[in-house]
Amino acid sequence: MGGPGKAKRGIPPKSDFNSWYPSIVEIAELVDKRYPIKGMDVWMPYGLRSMNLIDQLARREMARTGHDEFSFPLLVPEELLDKENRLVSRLKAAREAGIDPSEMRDEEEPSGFKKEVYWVTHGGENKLDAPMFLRPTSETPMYTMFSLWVRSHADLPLKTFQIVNTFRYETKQTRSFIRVREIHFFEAHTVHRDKQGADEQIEEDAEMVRRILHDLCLPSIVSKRPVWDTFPGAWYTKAADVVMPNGRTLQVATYHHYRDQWAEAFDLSYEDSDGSSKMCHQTTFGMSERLLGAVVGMHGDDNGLIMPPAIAPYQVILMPIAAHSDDRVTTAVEQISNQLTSAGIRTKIEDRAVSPGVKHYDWEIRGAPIRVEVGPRDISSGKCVVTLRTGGKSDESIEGISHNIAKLLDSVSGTLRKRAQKFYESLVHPLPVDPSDGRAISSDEIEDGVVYELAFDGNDSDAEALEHLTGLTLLGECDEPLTQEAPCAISGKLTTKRQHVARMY
RNA sequence: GGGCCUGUGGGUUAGUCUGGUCUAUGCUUGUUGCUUUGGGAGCAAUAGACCCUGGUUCGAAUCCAGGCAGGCCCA
Repeated sequence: MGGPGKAKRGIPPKSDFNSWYPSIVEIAELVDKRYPIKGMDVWMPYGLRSMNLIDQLARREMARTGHDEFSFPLLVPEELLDKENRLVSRLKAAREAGIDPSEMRDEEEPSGFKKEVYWVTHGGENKLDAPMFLRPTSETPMYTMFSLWVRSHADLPLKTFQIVNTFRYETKQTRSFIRVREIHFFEAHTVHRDKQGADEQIEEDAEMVRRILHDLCLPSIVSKRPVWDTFPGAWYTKAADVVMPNGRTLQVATYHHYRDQWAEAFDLSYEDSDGSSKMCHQTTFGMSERLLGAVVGMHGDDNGLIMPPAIAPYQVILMPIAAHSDDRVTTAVEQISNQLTSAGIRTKIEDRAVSPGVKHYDWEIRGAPIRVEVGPRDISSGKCVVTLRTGGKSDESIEGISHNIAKLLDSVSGTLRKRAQKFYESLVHPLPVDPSDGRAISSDEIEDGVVYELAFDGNDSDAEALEHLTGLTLLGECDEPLTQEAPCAISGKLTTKRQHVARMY
């Protein structure tokens, strides 16, 4: 029953993104959301495989750039949070007052961190004298140890990372992968002799983000966050944002330059070659399962997910056809599977006792890039039927198939990149401005579901005016400047600073 | 932070307003058997639910209160 246009398993159309997204993550068996804690989903095997492959991309980059993997404890004693809070409020106060942090005195200003963490207050039935919390991120535990490990310039640079779960007590609405309470977190932390070392690290981080997003076939906006949106304690923060189909931006990677601001709070100093004691400079680089959320949102369609080959749990689904009526089918399928597997292609033989149509639909929903049918007719002709998830079907010769499949996987990646780029361009528009002076005009022209690009070179109050006018949030100064000067949308002064305003997740 | 809404088998849904053959409906899914395999096959049998606690009542899925869980909107 029903033609190819029929709704599959109740998947809403992707044009209704706010319904499509939560449905597809469950229907495609990435997660099961029925676990009775908000924001804590069960990772299903298919979703987890995909996430593990994303982690492998991160590990590949870490290995390439000489970072070592660690694993730090989940619990942090309260006193360390106090240390961090003092630092954060001191920097915050300094920023607000516009004066140098070293001239600030410590104050009892709670910075709100405590509200966002889960607390461990009891051991068995005993109330703990020293309460502990679940890490929301690992600066505090890591830097505590770094200060023990780093003694001389020979210990530097120290380049570390870990992939662990972190916890945040979210009160806002949660969404699978996008806003969760138990976060699958990648964090790299580095320690350097001086600012230059940290500067270079930031460049390296940027390059790693580019490479990973290329593998995931995701275009992004990389920008320097405005001061008020900078990570607590950081000198500055840069972030990569992916634009989701509903026009909201999703921050998928961040890297922070700390300069030596954290080093003071954690007594992170070293003895330099000239015998003097110096403060370390630090950076961090973070990513999470939001990468998977971005992949789901960007590439999926009305029929389900489309997995980029780099992170597809199964790049090829091999479907035996009519195996019961012809013994040669099973043998041929196994041979093809071995051939593909030894060529490094992730292959799954789909031999469930269901009709071929069901198999096609199921793997379409889960977004396997390539499906291969092998039946008696193919074996006789030495060919098989290859279907691409991005569209198109062809006969390929079984002989030397792995070479052709590898090429087809590349073409799927290429198609996804092209589509994603087009999609991105359709979602990012120039901000409507008055043609006479280039300044932003009234908010009547602001459309829902659009990211606006503009020239902006203003101070905090200009930014506030801009956000108020548009009802959107400023992402920050984009890494790619405008090719020619344009008047700032608020202040009117000429600038090449390219910025974006959007609704952010 | 403020406001609104909703909880019925694994999923979805009827019933709730107006309490009473509700012994809770349909679809889907699961299981078993027969059958079937180049884009969602068919037949038969079978399994499975009123979020929790308390209250009102002769009687509660239905009304009330609280809890828990989930969703939505606004700052």
